[in-house]
Amino acid sequence: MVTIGDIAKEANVSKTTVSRVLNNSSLVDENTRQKITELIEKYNYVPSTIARNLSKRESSTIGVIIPEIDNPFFGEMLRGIMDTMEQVGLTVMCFNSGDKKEKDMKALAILRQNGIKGLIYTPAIDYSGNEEQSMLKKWLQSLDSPVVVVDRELEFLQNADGVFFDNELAAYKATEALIQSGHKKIAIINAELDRILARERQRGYERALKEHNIEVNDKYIFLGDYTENKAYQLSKQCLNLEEKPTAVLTCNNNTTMGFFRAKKEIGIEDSEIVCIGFDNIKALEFFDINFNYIERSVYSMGKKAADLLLQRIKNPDQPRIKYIIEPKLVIKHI
Amino acid sequence: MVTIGDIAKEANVSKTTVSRVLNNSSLVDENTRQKITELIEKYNYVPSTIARNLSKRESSTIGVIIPEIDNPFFGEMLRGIMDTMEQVGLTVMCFNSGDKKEKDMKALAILRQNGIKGLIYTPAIDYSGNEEQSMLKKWLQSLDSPVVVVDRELEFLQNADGVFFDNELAAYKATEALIQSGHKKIAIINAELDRILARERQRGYERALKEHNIEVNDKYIFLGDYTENKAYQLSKQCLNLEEKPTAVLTCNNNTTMGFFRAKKEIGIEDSEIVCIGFDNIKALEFFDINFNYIERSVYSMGKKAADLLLQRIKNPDQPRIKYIIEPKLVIKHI
DNA sequence: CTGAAAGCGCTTACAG
DNA sequence: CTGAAAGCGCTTACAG
Repeated sequence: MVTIGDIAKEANVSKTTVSRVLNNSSLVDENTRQKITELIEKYNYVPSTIARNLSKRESSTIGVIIPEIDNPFFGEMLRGIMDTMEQVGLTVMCFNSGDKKEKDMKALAILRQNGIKGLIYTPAIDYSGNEEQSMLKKWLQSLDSPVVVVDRELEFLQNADGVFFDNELAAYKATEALIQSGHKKIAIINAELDRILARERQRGYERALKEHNIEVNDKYIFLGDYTENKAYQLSKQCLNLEEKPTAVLTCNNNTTMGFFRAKKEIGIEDSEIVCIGFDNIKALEFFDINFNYIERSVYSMGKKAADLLLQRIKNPDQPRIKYIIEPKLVIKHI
Repeated sequence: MVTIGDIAKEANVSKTTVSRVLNNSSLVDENTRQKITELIEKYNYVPSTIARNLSKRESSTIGVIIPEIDNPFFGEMLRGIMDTMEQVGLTVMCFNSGDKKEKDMKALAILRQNGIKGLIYTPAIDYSGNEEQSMLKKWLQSLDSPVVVVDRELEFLQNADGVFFDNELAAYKATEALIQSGHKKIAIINAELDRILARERQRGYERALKEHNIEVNDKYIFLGDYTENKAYQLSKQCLNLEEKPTAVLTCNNNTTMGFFRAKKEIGIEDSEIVCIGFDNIKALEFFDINFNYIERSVYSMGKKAADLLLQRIKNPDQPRIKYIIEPKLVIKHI
């Protein structure tokens, strides 16, 4: 491996001078610059980012922790992040937590040791306990670099920038649309309400019902954990009710899948029940399937998160920014 | 930020000694170890991986370049990679090429500057030109670390380890299954044959036809580029043929989507035409849709690729390993 | 058991 | 315009 020293020696100059041409300093003689450039070409030399960063006390990598790398939702988000990071020459160190908080912590530890410039973070789901919360907080602080939280808000972390979705409004709009087209028995398959996400969605659902004088009926409320399996079980319960709902709100894409799985298994006709889901499931577009959804550009969420992080890095003292994405309803069969 | 020097000073020992306890060296007095450990705790000190790596002339990160981060296919692969890398304490620097070879090159350049320990690489699709090929080869070599190629073989790169899929066999089996259930007019929606992937799949398809004495009919062969859009256009042509095929082989998941889009748009009944696709599309499982697929565990492909890379790093001189994943047919409606 | 010194591959005042 | 020297935060012979 050829280093700056090798080039310097061969060119009969100091490392300082080579460093200058590497960094496009103007104060180097045109002839020596020429000579050095040629040698760099000749040996196909590139400076070590590691060494440079260490010397400059800088970092050129940002960390990303997401819960499900193989969920296209997060894939798109990641694409948004990568696209903007690439533009500014930053490199992405990526971790998949699998929704396990232990993995979150582990990733945080490694990221810290790598001295990242900043973090984009979608937390694992289970930070309900006080102890875990303060632990996470401690880890995040010890990172000593800015973090922007995406999609899943942490109520005990009110000092970080964030990009979130207007879950309350989304659930409200969806429920309202169902009501307006005549539905009264509307179920919701959500997650346990210790998560902000779930709470907000629940709130929107209930508010819409109340405002239209429809009783909020516990038997139509199903709280799982946003996994397909749990949603499948709950959906079976839901679809086996004496008095079946005529519509259902599925609160994330895994939940939607679980719902459809149950529906197929029980053998319920597609026309019998209307579904509105959080987030589109692309493959379903190409079929006449009774599926409506709440749309949001996850790609933009990723981009926005990256932008926020860059802003924060540039200007550490700016007031906290919380960016809220607006929902859009896509209604096809209702 | 607290460094090894700070700890050393506070403990009245040398950096060497601190380094020793950091690295669990046995030759340090129990008392001083105790003292140092306490200080490390107290200051919540962690050593800088960057500095350590520079000093040891090592690297703890591997690079990954994939073409479509938001395609669940690659998401799963990435999960496989990350899972095993995490176990061995390696960190993943990830790039999304968007199937653009310029981005491949750019990523390669950055990876090189970061002195990665190894690379797992699924090339962008368009390395057909000689010039591009030798350029890529040069870049890969200048990386000066092992690379394992995944899913898309590069014929001009026969010295790298790889994890591939038995595309020929998969297409053969699928076509054969169709023939055996009575189909004779079988279309294929593939990609241009300058790609190995496409060529292999084409070969399997044609071989099955020939072995069963069915004419290979050009009008049933459609070569696109594995994007949904192109596949959609080709599918329209296909489905508008005078003499429609009764079955079709769609050669990747995007292609399958394009096919179904066209089918819906033209208004062809689900029962009119049988489809076998490369790779499952999960959401379709939950509906009675006329879809069969060729299954492979992409997660395992990722894991396998990671394993190969680790092996190669440990033992640079072992003979080249090429691992071939076997296809499995999942037939539901045929 | 411990430490001084040199080194990893860079950059950056500082002096000339 | 150029370079010697010190430094970034670590590790590693080497000597004691």
